[in-house]
Amino acid sequence: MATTRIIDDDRLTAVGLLVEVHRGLTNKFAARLGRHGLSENELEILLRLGRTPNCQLRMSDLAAQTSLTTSGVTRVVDRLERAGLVVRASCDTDRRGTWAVLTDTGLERVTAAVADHIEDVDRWYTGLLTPEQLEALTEALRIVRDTVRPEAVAGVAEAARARPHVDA
Amino acid sequence: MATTRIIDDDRLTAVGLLVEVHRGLTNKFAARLGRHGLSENELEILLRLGRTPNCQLRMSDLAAQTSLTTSGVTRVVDRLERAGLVVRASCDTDRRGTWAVLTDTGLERVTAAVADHIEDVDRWYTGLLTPEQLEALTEALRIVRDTVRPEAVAGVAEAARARPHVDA
DNA sequence: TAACAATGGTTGACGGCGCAAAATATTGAA
DNA sequence: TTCAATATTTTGCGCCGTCAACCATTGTTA
Repeated sequence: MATTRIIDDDRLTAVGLLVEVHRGLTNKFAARLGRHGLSENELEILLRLGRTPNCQLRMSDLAAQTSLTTSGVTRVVDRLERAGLVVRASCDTDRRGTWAVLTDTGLERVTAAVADHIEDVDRWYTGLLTPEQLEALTEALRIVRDTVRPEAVAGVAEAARARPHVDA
Repeated sequence: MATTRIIDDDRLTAVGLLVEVHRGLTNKFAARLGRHGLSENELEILLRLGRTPNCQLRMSDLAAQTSLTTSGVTRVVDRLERAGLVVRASCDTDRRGTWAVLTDTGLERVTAAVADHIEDVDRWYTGLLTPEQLEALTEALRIVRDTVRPEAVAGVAEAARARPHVDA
C-alpha cells in the first residue's frame, strides 16, 4: 500500500496548478508586450488609468489596486513618464498627493498594445475553454480574489471628480 | 449609450482576475514561508525534489519544471545548498550534468514548511470553494496548463533509475 | 580522428521590485 | 501658534532572477 505523504497533498498541487498557469501565461504574453515596449506591470498601470473616468489615479491608489508597493509604483510611473505615456500632476486638495495622468499617446499606446494582447489572451486562455468552463473559472477566481484582496477597488470615485493640474 | 472600449474587454478582465488572485495568494503565503526561511521558488524546488523517487533531479529538469531559467535554478540551488537543504552530485553518465539532491534536513524542512503552508492554502484558496467549484477550477486550470506549459513533466523517469554520486 | 555543432551548467552585468528611512505635507491637540 | 502624530511619495540599499557570454562535455559528420 502507498503511504500518503504530506507533500503530495491535493491542495498543494491545486495552488501549484494556479502558479504554473500564471507563469506560463506571463511568458507567452511577454514577447508581444515587449514588442509594444511594455511590461506586464506597465500595461496594468496604463489599463487602470485608462479605465478611470479622468484617466488619472493617485499613486497610492495605483499601489492598492496593483499590489505593487508604493515604491514600486513610483518606479513604474517613472519609466512610463520618461516614455511620455503618463504625466504626474499635483493634487490641489492635498499637496502631498500626486496624480498619475494618462497622456494621449499613452492612451493610444495602451489601446494598440491591448488590441494585440487580447489575441494572445484568447489563444492561450479564454479561447481554450467552453463558455461554461470559463464562467465557472471566473466565478471561482472572483470568490478567492474578494477575500484575498478586498482593497482592490480604491480611488476611482475621487478621481472622477478631481481636476488634474499638470505642472510644468 | 455607452461605447464599448477595447480596454474593457471581458477577456482582459478574466486574465486580470487570475493575476490578482496569484499575487494575492503569493502575498498571503510569503509571511509564513518566510518564517520557515523559504521563498516560493525555494519551496517549489524542494517540493519537486521531494516528490521524485530518489529525491534528485537534474538542474535542467528543475528549470523545465519550474519555468525558471537554468541560471535561475543555479542561484536557487546555490542558496539551498548553502543552507544545507540540497547537495549537488555529479552525474556519472554525463559529466556535464549535475544532480540536485535533497538532503535529509532538506526533507525535514520542506515537510515542516508544507505542514504549515497547507493551512494557509486551505484558508485562502481551496477552503473558500465548494468541492464542485474547486473541481471545476482545477479542471479548467489543467486545460490551460497543458497547452501553455506542455514540457512541465521532465526528467522524473531517469531520476528514478539513476544513482546519485555526491562529491566531497 | 579531427572538426564542429549541440547540450548542460555557471558567471558577470543589469534591471525590477520590496523594505525601511527620509523628505514633504497635513491634521489635531495643547 | 506650535508641536507631535499621521499620511503621501520618493530614495538608498539589497535581493532575486534574467540575459548573454563562457567553459566543459557530448555527439556527429567527414
